[in-house]
Amino acid sequence: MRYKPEQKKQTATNILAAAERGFRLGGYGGIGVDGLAQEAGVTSGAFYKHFPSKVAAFDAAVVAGMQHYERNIENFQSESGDAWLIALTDYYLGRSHREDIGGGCVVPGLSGEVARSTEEVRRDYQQGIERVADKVEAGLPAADGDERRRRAWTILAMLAGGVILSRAVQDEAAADEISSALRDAVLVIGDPATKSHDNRRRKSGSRSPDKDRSLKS
Amino acid sequence: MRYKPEQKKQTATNILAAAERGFRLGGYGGIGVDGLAQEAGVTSGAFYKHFPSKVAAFDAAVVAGMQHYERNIENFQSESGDAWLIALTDYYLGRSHREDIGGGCVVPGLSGEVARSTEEVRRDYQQGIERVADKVEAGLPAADGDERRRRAWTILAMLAGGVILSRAVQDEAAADEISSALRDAVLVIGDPATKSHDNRRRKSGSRSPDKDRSLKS
DNA sequence: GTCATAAGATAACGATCGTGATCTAAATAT
DNA sequence: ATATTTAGATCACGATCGTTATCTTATGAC
Repeated sequence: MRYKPEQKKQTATNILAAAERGFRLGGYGGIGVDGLAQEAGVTSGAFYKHFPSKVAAFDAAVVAGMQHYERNIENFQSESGDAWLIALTDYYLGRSHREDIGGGCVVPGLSGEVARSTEEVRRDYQQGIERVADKVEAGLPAADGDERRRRAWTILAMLAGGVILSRAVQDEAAADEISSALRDAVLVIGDPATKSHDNRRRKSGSRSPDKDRSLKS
Repeated sequence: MRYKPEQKKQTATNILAAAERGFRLGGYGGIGVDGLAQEAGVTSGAFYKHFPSKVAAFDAAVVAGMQHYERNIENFQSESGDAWLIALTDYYLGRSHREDIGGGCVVPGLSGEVARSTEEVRRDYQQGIERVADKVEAGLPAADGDERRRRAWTILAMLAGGVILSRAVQDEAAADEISSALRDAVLVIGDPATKSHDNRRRKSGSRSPDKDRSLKS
C-alpha cells in the first residue's frame, strides 16, 4: 500500500533512529536488518525502500551521530560561555552518559566499528569528526601555530577514551575513578594557563551531580 | 582420533591466537566459531573441546591481550629507562601499530566490544587493565595523593583514544595529525615538570621513524 | 595385546543473516 | 474514473550462525 509523504518521512526517521540506537547497543554485527526494521515498527521489506544496504544504514547512523555531537558542542558553547568545556566534560564523562550506551555519543559508541567498516563509512566519519574538532578548536583560547587544533584532537580523544574505558570495566567504582581522572585531565589540556594540574579536583574527586544534558540536540 | 598432548596444547594456542586476531579484525560478531576454528586449522568440533562457548574464547582473547599489554609496558620500562613513556608512546601511536588492527593492542581493538559483552568479560577486562595501570603508575614520577594513578588512567585513555580515532578516519594525513597531537599530549601528562606544552613536537610534528616494536611480548 | 580415553572430524539442529522478488493497496496524476 | 506510482508486507533464497550429538581413531595405561 501507499502512504502519505509525512508517514514515509516518519518511517525513514524511525529506521535511522533504530540504526543509531541498535548499532551502538550491539555493534554492527549485533543487530540485523530485521531487528532494525522491527524496532522501527516496519518489516525488512520497508527497510530496503529507504536504505540500499545494511552498511548504508550504518553510514547514515554515523553521519547523524556526528551531527548530534557537533550540535551538542555548539549548545554547550552558547549556553555556558567560557565554561563550556567544563560543562561538556562533566556531561560527557558523567555517569548517565556512560551508562547510556544506546543513546550516547557516537564516537565512543561506534568508532571501533567504523575502523572495521568500509572506506566510505570512514570518509563520512572523518568529515563529521573534523567538523566536531573545528567547533572544539574554535572554543579554545588562542595559541600559536597549530597548537589549538592539536589540543582539540587531544580533548576529543580523551573524552572518547575515557568513556570507552569506563564502559568496559565491570564495577562502577572503577568506572568513576577513570572518568574522574579524565575529567580533570581534559581541563588541563583545555586551559593552557593552568600549570600542569593546579586545578585538579574542583570539588572532591568524583563530583559533578551529573546534570544530564541530552545529546539529542 | 587422538593426538599427542603437545599437539593438543598447540591447537589450543592456535585457537586462542585466532580468537585474538579474529575478534580484533572483525569484532565479536564479525567472525564465527567456524571462522575461528578454520584460522586455527581445525573444525568447530575441535573448538568446543577447548572452549565451552564463543564468548569464552572472547574472554580468553581479552585476558591474553591484557597480559600482552602489561608485558609490553614492562619491556619498555626495562629497556628504555626514564624514557620508557616516550618509547611506548612513539610505538603505540605510530603508524605500524595503528595499521595493525589484527595484531595491535587489545584496548583500542576490543574495549568497545567488551562494553557490550557479559559481566564476566568486563570483570576480566577490568582486572587486566588495572594491572596495566599499575605498571604505568609505577613508572611515573612521584606525585601527591592519588595523582599518579589519575595520570596513569589519563595516559591509558589518551593512548587508546588516539589509536581509535586515528583508525576510524579515512585518510592517513588525518590519522597522522591525530596521532601526533596525542603523542605530545601524553608526554605532557606523563611529565608534570613540563610547563603545559614546552616540549611539544620533539622533532617535526609527525616524526618518529616508527621503530615497530612488537606487542607480542 | 587389549581397552578406556579423548582430540578432532563430520553432520545436523533450528535460528538468523542480508538481500531480492513478488504482492497489496493507498495516494497521486491524468 | 482510470492508470500509474510506491510504501510497505510477505515470502523465499542460500548462507552462516552457535551449539550438540555422533563417529573415528591415535594414544597411553594396563
